[in-house]
Amino acid sequence: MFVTGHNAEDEKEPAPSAASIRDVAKAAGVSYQTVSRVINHHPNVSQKARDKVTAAMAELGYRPNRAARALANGMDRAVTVLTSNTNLFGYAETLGGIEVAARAAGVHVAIRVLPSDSPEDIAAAVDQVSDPRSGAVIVLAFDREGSQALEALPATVSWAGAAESWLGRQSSLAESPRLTWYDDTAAARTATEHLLDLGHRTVHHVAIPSSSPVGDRERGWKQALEAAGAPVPEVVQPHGWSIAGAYDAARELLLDPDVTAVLCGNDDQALGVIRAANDLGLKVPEDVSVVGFDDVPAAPYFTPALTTVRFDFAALGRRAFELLELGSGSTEERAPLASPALIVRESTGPAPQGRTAARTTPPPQHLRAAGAGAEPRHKEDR
Amino acid sequence: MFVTGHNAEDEKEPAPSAASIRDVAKAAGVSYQTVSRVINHHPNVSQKARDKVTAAMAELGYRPNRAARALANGMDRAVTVLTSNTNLFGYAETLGGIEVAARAAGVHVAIRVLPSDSPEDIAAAVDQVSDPRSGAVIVLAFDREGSQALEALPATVSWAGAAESWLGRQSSLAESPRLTWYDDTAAARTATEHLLDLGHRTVHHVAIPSSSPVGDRERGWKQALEAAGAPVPEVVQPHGWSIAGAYDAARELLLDPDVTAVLCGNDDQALGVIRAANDLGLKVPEDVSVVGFDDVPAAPYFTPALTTVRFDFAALGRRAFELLELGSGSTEERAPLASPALIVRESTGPAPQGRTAARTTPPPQHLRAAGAGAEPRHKEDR
DNA sequence: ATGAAAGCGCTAACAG
DNA sequence: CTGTTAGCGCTTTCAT
Repeated sequence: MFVTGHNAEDEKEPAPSAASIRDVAKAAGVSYQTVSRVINHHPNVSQKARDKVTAAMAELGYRPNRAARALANGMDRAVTVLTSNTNLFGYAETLGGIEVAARAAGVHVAIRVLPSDSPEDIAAAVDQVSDPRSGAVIVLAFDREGSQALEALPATVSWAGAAESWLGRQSSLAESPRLTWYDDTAAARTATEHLLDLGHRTVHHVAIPSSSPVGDRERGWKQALEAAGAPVPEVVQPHGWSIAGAYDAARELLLDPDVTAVLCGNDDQALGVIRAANDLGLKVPEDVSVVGFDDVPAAPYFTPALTTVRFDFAALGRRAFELLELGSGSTEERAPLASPALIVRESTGPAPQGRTAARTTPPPQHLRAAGAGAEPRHKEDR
Repeated sequence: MFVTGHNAEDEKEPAPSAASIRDVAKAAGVSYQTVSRVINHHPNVSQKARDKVTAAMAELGYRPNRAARALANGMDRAVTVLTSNTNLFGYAETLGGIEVAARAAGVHVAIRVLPSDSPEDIAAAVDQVSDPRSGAVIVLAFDREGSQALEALPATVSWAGAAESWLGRQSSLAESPRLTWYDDTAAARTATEHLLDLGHRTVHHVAIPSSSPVGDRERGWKQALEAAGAPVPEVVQPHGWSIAGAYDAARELLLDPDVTAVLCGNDDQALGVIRAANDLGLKVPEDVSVVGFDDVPAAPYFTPALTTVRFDFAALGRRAFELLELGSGSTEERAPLASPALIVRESTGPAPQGRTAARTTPPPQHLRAAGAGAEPRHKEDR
């Protein structure tokens, strides 16, 4: 189990300097082009030659030089993921899915983050990945950064994207089957209907950032409300993804006794809303029902356990990779993505007869002063 | 805001096929070596030539070919991050820190995940990144997968690592200043002392996976207990990182009325323990105090808000990158890493006089059947 | 200060 | 089936 000391024997030689295709050829007693053929699985190589080459490669510890290969091919077998974020659940999970698929296909994966949606930052990132010779790119277009990068990508690079559904439906993009997405609108509709079915007069909505002025989840929520003839309250739009934003907004929102059901843009926000309810002396779900999106691993362990919509982001990532068609040529059958599923747990319940009035006590100490523990480390706003 | 349609004009030309150094040279009226010199910031170029070249590059949209460069240099300016995980907070955050530092230094970042700690998987991953020509590697050695990969890395590759502290203190590795870590042992000691100071007779420990048989956090916990003359209970070691594991283990553990304080290996586990306490009719912190590690963004919004130890993983990632010394040559001053800090919130309190007895009601429906919502999507065990 | 020439390791036409 | 001959785009001597 303990580290032994980094193969000190390796350091004796004057520098073995990596065996090349010619070294292998010499050792195998063939020309180096034959070695190349073996490496590239060309059909026209005798079994005997192939065996000799394989043996020589193993003996010399031959390792193809990616750079030389990319240079000669005019193309590297690599994909770089363009994303504004590496931490948020959906992003990290999608990245993980891409990596799994790429690894299986023998494709290298790189990552480039979009630090902001400023034109300069977008341009710099797009410029960096715009060289078709250095591989394909997958952009995570769940937000403004991503969709703007997508927009700015030159037509010369091979790309694919995981996006919000509105983007996928854009005519200009819909023509090329390079975008995957989940139907956020339908998912939000389902979640809203669940709340309405529970007898809530209407549902309020706390939104996450979106790549468009009106997010898909917001759209679905509104559709469900209108279909049911329920009033459509104003959307609560905290700045950014931070839980603090949702918490603060909810402390305002929940003062209104008419608010008995809140659909949140994601599970993090839902947590903030639940906590805000607690701090105002409101019980979830007795006084107010809360729904999230994503189904993060922690959701079943919240108090109360969160009712939420599950998305399989890893599958989304895998699909995005498939769209690149970097596979071994064969157009494999693509299993359809499973639809998002509403997972009903404890945070939603029947509409209260008369909702408890909110206690307007101040937030707990640890959430009060900025920097006193309210996630000062994290970039919260954009 | 809406996508306009992928620069259709770009597609008119028969294929501009990327300007090369020679095209630039021709346009600028110089030899192509001069262009190379400009690109590489060589001193011996007249200002006039430099200007012409710069202009030509801009006009032609010149973009250096990374592969050609890597081939000629025998080395790519890239770093690949070797990690078992992309989702867990500490990992994702460290990755983010590395990306930031690498981007600032103009270094590409790739990622390779270690799907398991099986010898084959470790070997395959190490083999993939072992070519010094394709850049440096940073391994996230917070667990067995990572530390084993570190161990298997050939001495020929340029590497650095973010690790647990025991690894950093290994003599064989300590000689080379390529490892960063936080003092997990001291942090755990502090957290345990906090609990002891609150009057708890002893502290129980639920552990996360570690890269060594005895994790650093476990070690620190034990040290604090022994220093205080408190009994050292058996460590609870659920399999893997899953919250479910911690939850299940805690439902067992908390049956014992002597358990009044639990130090958890990370915040996720702490959430599971809190939920288990709830489900057993125990109040946190009145009946049992709970401490986590990491300070995830959600921690302040748990109910109760979590007392935990904050680590700046992004800084750890940045530091790991610095250790590669890929910077512009100058050995910049390295700011010391801030020490982990205990953040006291609501989940810890004075030891109870007599602890409530646990109600042995069954777990809530949504946590009962596997696949019924208890994070069936995620690889929980290893 | 600048140009000419060689070669990094590999693939891809070509010949045989 | 296998070997020969050219480059891919760039950096690095070496001249000038």
